[in-house]
Amino acid sequence: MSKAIVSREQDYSQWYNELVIKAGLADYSAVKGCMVIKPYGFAIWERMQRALDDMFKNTGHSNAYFPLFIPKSFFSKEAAHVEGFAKECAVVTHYRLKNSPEGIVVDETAKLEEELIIRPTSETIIWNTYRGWIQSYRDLPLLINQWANVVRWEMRTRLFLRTTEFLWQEGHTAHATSQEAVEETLRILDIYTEFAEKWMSMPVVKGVKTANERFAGAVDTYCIEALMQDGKALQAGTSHFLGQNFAKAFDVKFLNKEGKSELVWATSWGVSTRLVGALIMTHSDDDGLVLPPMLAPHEVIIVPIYRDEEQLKKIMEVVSQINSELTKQGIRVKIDADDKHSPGWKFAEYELKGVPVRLAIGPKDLEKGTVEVYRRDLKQKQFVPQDGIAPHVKNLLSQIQQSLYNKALAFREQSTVKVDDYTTFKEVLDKKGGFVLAHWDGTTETEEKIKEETKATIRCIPMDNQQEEGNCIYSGKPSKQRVIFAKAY
RNA sequence: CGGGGCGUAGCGUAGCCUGGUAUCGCGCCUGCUUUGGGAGCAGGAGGCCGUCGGUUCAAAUCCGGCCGCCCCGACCA
Repeated sequence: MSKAIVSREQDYSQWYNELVIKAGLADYSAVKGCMVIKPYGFAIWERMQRALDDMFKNTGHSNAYFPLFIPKSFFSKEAAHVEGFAKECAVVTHYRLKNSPEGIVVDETAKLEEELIIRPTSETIIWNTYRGWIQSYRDLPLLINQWANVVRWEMRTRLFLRTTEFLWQEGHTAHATSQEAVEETLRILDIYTEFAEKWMSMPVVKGVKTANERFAGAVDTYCIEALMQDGKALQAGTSHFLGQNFAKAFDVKFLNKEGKSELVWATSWGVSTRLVGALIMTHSDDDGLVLPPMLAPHEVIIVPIYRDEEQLKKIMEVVSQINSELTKQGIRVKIDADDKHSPGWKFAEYELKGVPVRLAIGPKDLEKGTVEVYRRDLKQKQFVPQDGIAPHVKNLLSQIQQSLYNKALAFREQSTVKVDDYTTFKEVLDKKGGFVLAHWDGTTETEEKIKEETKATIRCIPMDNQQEEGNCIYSGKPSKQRVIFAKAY
C-alpha cells in the first residue's frame, strides 16, 4: 500500500484527513461523527493528559468524576446555558430493549420518568452537587477537575477537530470572592498557554471572547487562539469566569467570616482531544506528521541495518548500548529490528508518524564508530560519533522542540496583518487568511454583519492589548483597540 | 438540512456511457535472492460489485427505492 498523502497545497482538508488515518492516529467508526482513537493517537493524548494533569495538581486541583447523565431539569436552571446547548444534546428516554418480530426494539413501557441528557459539559450536575459540599468559607476554594467524555450533536464533524463524542478535561472551581475566581480563570489560561507553547510548540494568543462568542452561562470567556497552516484560526482552550450564575441557578451559598450568607463565585475551563488536531495542523508537512519531542510517543526510533543474523547481533550490541544511554537521559526510544520490513520502508513509516529523531546503525557505522542521525522536522541527516551520542540527541531534541515553535511563530507573525479598510479586510481574508487585526466598534450587530459577509469572526480581544485610537472597519465608529478577526475551525 | 462526490477483495481502483466468464496496484500466503530511502523474481489465496426491487435470455453495467460514508455550506470546542 502506498502511504503517500496528498499535498497541503492540493487539498488541505484531504491532507489532514489522510494524515490522521495513515499515520494511525484515528479511524472512522461505525457511528457517524464518532471516531476510534487508535493507540498511536491515544498515546499523544495520554502525554497531553499527563502534562496538563501535573500542572493542575501543582496548582492545587484534584481530580474527581461526575456522571455522564444529567437530569433534564438541571439543564433548564441556567437560562443562557440551556439555550446555548439545547440544539446539540443527545437525550436518553428509555432504559430497556425487547424482542419483537422486527428484531430488537425499544421497550415503550420502559420510559424514563425524567429524560437524561448526555453531558455536553458538566456545569449543571457539578453545581447541583457542590451545593451539598459547600457551607462555609472554610470549604473554599473548591478546585476540581475531571477527565471525561462529552457529547455534542454537531451537524458536521471532523476527526479530532469536531467529533460528536470527544474527550476532554473540565475544571470546575468555587471561590469566596469574584477576584479569586477571576484569578483562577487567568491562572488556568496561563497553564493552557504554557502547555501550548512549551509542550506543543504552538504559539497562541491569549484573549477574551466577545459577548457573541462567549460560553453559554459565562460572564467572561478567555481563550487561547492558534493559527493553523491554512490560515484558519483554532480555539485551543477556554477558561470561563462564571460569576455567580451557576451559584444562583443551583443555590450554592456559603457563610463568610462575618456569618453572612453569600453566593459563591465560579470558574470552568477545558481543553479537548481537539488539541491533537491542532498539533497536527501546526507542524506537519506533506511527508506526514511532525511531532514536538515532548509530546511524541517515541522521541527516537532506532533502525538497525543488517544483512544476516550474525551482523544483526553485532549491530544490536551497539544499539542496546545506545538505547540504554538514551533511556538514562529520560529519552523515549523505540527500536525497530523487525525483519518484516526493509530499512527504507521503516524510514518512510516513521517519517509519516512524525518521530522526531531517527538513528540508523549499519555495518558502515560499526567500522567507523558512527550513527546516522536524522531529524524529522528539517529532514536533515548527519553522521555522529557513537561516543557521546546521548547528550547529542538530548540536545537535538530540545533544539527541535524550540525550532518547531520558532517556525510556527514566524508563520503566525507573517500571517498577521493590520487592516484599516473593509475592502482590504475582505481581500486579505479571501486570499491569504490568517489573523487580521482591525478596529471594531464593540457591537454584536457589527460582528454579525462581518461574519455574514466574510465568514470571519472575532477570535478574541488580546489580553494586554495595545490601546490605539481608530475607527471600526465596518461602521466607521470610534474604537480604542484592534481585535483579531479570522476564519476559524 | 441544502449542494457535490463516492460505495467493486483487507486498502486503493478499472470496468458502467455501448448489458455477455470482474481489471490492475498495494497488502496477505509459500519459496529463493535481498536489506544504508517504501526490495526483486516465481508461485498462490482472497469477490452475494452497499442494499431491495424492476427491465432483460442475461445486470457491477440500464431504471426506481432505500441505506451508508466523505467533501463544501448553515450550527459549534
